[in-house]
Amino acid sequence: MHDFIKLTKAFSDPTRVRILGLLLEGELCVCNIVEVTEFAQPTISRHLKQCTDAGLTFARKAGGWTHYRLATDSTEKYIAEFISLLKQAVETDKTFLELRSKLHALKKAKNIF
Amino acid sequence: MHDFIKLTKAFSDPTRVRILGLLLEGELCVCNIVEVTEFAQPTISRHLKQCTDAGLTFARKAGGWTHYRLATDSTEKYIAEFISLLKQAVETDKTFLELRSKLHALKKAKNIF
DNA sequence: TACGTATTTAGCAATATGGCTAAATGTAGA
DNA sequence: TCTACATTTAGCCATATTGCTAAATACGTA
Repeated sequence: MHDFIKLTKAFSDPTRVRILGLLLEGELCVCNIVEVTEFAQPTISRHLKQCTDAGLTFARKAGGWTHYRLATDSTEKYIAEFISLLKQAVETDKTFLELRSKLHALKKAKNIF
Repeated sequence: MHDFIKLTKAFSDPTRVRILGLLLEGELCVCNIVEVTEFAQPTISRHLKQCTDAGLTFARKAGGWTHYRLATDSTEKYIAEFISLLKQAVETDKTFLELRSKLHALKKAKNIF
């Protein structure tokens, strides 16, 4: 039950759902998410910590940067189902689609992904 | 997004998940859930309202009683998937299993289900 | 070592949540 | 109508959540 509640709580805030949606596009560093969403860095950091605690994301430190990726390959209970629901939820969210466009533009501009 | 968040919020509290789990056994009136869970009636009532607002339950008024049932036949987005997750979540929750036993005993004692 | 950049941790304020009791509402029956 | 019972609504309180800024931490480089 506790694991399930951690997941539903992780998904019970639109900002977090949108962050997770961006990670559907592949691994991102915190700074990318900050740039796209325009939330303060500590805010994003805390959301990502909660997602990681719930088993939804993995962090990879590389020098000063931390890269986060979705736990798409996780075999933990519920995770695959929730990621499938995530895809459906973001695809119809206008705010998310704008953020994703912004991310694509950023990727193109920086040319480093 | 809003509908999705309403669902994840509905599932983000263990008391509500357990109430929804009891409704997997079939339609129940508020007083049954109160008796089994030992929460105050207004507390249960409010949880059920939230579930109904999220499209997870339906209310049927019959005289003084209100019977709630899970929206197992709903074709609304996400609902079937969430009910499937609900089943998994409650099956391994000790507290829920105790409540369900209590419900079964109650049904047998009252002999009216 | 010292500095710059990225991230996390700590702590604050506004709001949301989940429990309760008391009061209001709705229905059935004397 | 009055009473009894089931439920909902309103309002209170303690705690959790989510945004922020400031401070602390971690890493690479001059």
